[in-house]
Amino acid sequence: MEALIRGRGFANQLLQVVGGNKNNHNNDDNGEEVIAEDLVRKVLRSFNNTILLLNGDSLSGGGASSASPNPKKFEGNGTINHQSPRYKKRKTLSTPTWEKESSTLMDDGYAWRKYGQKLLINSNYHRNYFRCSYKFDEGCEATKQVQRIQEDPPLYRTTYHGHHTCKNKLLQNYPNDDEMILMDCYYCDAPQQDSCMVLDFSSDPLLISQ
DNA sequence: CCCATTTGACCATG
DNA sequence: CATGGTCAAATGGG
Repeated sequence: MEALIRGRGFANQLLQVVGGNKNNHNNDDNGEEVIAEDLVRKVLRSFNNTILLLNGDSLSGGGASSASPNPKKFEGNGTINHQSPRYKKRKTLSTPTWEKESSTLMDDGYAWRKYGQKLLINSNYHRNYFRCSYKFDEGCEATKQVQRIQEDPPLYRTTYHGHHTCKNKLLQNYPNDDEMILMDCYYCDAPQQDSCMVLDFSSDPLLISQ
């Protein structure tokens, strides 16, 4: 998995070298460069799809069977006492640190652990809740939510809350910060701290059409 | 056996 | 009270 992420980072760098910037004039001279750029984008897409599969896309998994015909009651042993309150208190959820939209679910380099999934009222898709894997080990309070918001052009919105205070192992494998920045969003040059809103994929060659 | 995900129940908030 | 967010037992994979 880490090798895949590394490969994607290299593909991103290659895309920049070949001509990932959009302000290229397509005169006939650089026809080969256009072909090379297209190939690099295909490689990049393969990386992203593979990483997406390995991550396990629960969004596309059992979405259709959301209506469970038999909502079985809690079938634990009957001797459970709920005397201890499950919630101490709840702090109001802070405003999102940042959010982005993308057509594929990309690994952001952090270790997340899913702790919930909710079908919202006016949405056809589930919202998935993640917390940092090192929440209890290192007290890292970072949180993110991932929700599909479109089907035909697949579009996901990822909302981050808080910031990581943990020492992430994947990040430690990338002492060069530039590589991580390229991994964060390959549609634009926005680093992770900035917001990257990609709204129009109609002309994007990376758009997955299956 | 260990750990992450699944999933309905539970809770806080407006 | 309705809704979104979180808990935790059950589940499943390695």
